Amino acid sequence: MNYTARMTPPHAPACQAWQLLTQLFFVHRASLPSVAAELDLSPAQCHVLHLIEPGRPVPMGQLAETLACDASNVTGLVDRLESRGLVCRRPSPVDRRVKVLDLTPTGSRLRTLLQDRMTKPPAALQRLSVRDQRTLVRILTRLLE
Amino acid sequence: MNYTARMTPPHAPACQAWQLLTQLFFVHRASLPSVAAELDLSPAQCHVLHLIEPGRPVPMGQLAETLACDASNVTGLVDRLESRGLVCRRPSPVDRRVKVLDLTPTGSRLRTLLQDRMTKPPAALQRLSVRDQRTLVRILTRLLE
DNA sequence: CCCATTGATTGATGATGTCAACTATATATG
DNA sequence: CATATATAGTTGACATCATCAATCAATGGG
Repeated sequence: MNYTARMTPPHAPACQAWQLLTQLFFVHRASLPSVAAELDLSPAQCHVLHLIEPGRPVPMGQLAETLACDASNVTGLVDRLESRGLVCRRPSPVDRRVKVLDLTPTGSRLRTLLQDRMTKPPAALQRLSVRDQRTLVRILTRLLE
Repeated sequence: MNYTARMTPPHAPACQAWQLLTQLFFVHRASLPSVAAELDLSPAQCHVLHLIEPGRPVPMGQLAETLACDASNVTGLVDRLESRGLVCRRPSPVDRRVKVLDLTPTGSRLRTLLQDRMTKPPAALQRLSVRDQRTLVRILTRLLE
């Protein structure tokens, strides 16, 4: 075995951990459509709603970047959300080319509902010991910061 | 404060942990399209490929259930994957109504590539101590079993 | 003042996803 | 056995998601 210091050994715990997270990701991905449907949203719309915090307007371009999708796609997504009265476009005072998005009161309420549904922990998680739950929180916090 | 035994206190570590996992989920979700594009796949096709282990044929109906989508959607997805020679439909010997899916050698190779890309841990994960990585593996394993 | 760049939109096109209707097979019931 | 009911997959119609190329307006540097 000839690993250099910069190579990650194939079975390093980091790889294994990420593999498990990927597993979890696919499970979560499959559950999003039904959660979304209950709120009359599509998965993509949920993602947009998730990314706009009420009172913190987001430029459309930034949204496209975060979603890693084409700007024209954002136009369509926002068109539909706006026609349902969930978000509103406002011209940026700083740069008249950009439009910033904010949630309407209705959109804000729907976002809260969405967050509630999505952050309700699944049974498997609640079966873990509280000690393990706390440890998980600690590690994930460090991972996301 | 009036919690009954069946209610989860809003700040229970389980909730917090799931909230963090949801955060991670959205990040991961946004990165899937680019990973997929490199392999000339769509996110949905990645999900299908992920769910078919080589040599373990899966009935189409079961796939629809796991993906939590309509059966007709699976028809379309498999049509395109089959036309690219990645999967094959075979009639089930047990029940002539069902068709089982298996990966072709090409599909199997592509799946391996996909797994490799997706399980390459991000930098943030590798910055964790090995001790934390191991702990994460232990907890996630228990979570997924 | 030109001109290259940037932010958003439009139109064309293909993929994803749902629903209702249909075909073929399987199974239950009289 | 015969009929009825249920199930697995496909098809066609339709809305949404997503990309690309082209366009328009605003910005900012020579």
